[in-house]
Amino acid sequence: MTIKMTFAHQLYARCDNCGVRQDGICSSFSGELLEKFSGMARKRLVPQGCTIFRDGDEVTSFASILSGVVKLSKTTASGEFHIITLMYPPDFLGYTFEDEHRCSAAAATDVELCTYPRRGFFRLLQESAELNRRIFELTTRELEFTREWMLMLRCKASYQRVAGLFAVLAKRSGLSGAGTPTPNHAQFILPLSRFELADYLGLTLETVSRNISQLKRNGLIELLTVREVIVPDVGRLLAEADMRG
Amino acid sequence: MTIKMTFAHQLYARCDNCGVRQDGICSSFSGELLEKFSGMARKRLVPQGCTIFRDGDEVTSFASILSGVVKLSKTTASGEFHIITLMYPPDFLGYTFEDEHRCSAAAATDVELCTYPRRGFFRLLQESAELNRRIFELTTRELEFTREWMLMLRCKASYQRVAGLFAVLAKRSGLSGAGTPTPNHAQFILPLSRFELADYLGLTLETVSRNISQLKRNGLIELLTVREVIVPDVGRLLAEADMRG
DNA sequence: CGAGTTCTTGACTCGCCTCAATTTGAGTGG
DNA sequence: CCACTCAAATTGAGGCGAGTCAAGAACTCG
Repeated sequence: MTIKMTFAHQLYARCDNCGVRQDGICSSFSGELLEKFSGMARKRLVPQGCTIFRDGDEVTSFASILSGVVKLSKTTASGEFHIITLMYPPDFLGYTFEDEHRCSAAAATDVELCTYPRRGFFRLLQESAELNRRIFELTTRELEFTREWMLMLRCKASYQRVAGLFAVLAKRSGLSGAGTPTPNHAQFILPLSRFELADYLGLTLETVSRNISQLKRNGLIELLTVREVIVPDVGRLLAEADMRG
Repeated sequence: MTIKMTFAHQLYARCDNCGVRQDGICSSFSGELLEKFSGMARKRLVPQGCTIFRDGDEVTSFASILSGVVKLSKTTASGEFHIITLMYPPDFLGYTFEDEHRCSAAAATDVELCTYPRRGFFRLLQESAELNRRIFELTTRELEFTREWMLMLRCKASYQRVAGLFAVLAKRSGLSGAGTPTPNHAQFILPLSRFELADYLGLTLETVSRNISQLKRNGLIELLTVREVIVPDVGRLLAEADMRG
């Protein structure tokens, strides 16, 4: 795997028509606080495949994801690279109490970030209890999600894992809104290759491929291309994976 | 599995000679804050096997673990009970933004808790940025740990998983101090049955048992009884599991 | 000491991994 | 536009490790 260097456009952030303004960490801000916040925030575009930060890098900034998908990964003791989790808007990127990042982040699709310099962010953190609460809440949610995923890896067979992952991806990539065939219809681009899917699921590339074919045969998914997926009924897919919504 | 009801002694907490005073959430407290804190804290003894709280219970209090081991568990969509994690002193128990607990907690050994009523704790949380920080830090650490565990479940074969778990348990249960055969020597009581070990590792009871026997044959562990373990060299055990310290 | 539970060990089966051969698709140059 | 190349994905054949089923041993408790 070739590692492309980060290429970033930097723009001033405009909070008023920001996509994550509803439920990002800044959702509760207003007045002076929002002013300060947007003053230090910078928009950054990261093309697909580019690294955002690496395990061990000094922490210089944090970021909210505005659009796109970010993959977090880590190198194990035995030297293998593994995906830890996928992050979607309005997730918060890179928070740590350490001076160095504890995992790597890369753009799985083209990504828009809203970045905040470390010092300024910490200063605001001291001023705003609400910001504290929000970021803590996101962390708690991430912990919940990781635990669920861990349970799934422990129990489920390969077919159910693949079905479960596709269902989760469908939901997070956004169910198609109104005016679609059925309310449970979804269509999305896979942010990961077969190899990465396999890694994330604790399976091999071949097993993943076989199970995708099986899902196709069972009419639970359709592939437009190898990366473009249609899920006619996300609920049915979840049921196939023995998962709750 | 029979569920025993909670049986609790309640005592006033004495912070001055508390075992987790060094690194618990209260570690930075002093003066008035410590006063307030210890005023609302109550010590509670929970015998082995007793439930501390259950998934779905209303959150009425939080707690620090003073001694013993607590197991957190969760019921999946398919109705199976699974262990999420083990918690040791000075871990913090039950924190959530919801009104209901999101998992169950039970005493894996006899447990001493330092409990705080929900309201009072939240009030203090608003007064003390440091308390906020500490509890957040513990949550972050828990997330890190869960991610590591997830990676391990994805990659390792059964033998390595068992070795890894024993190494972790040895470390957390405390390496024997000075005056022991070797600095890496550890001895501890397994807080889980074979069935629970298997669940936690995503294996079957039989596979766990076989691998424990194998570890014995390889001289990496000794069993005094089925639950009492001696690890002559924790480092060697970690190496066997391909894990870093 | 016996009854029940927990743990260990063995024999067999099955699902996932491994290795290998195609097939598909994207990018490039003639 | 098509032929070519290379990477990614699919499909197949076979082996092995962990699960399943079952019997026996060890520990717990009355």
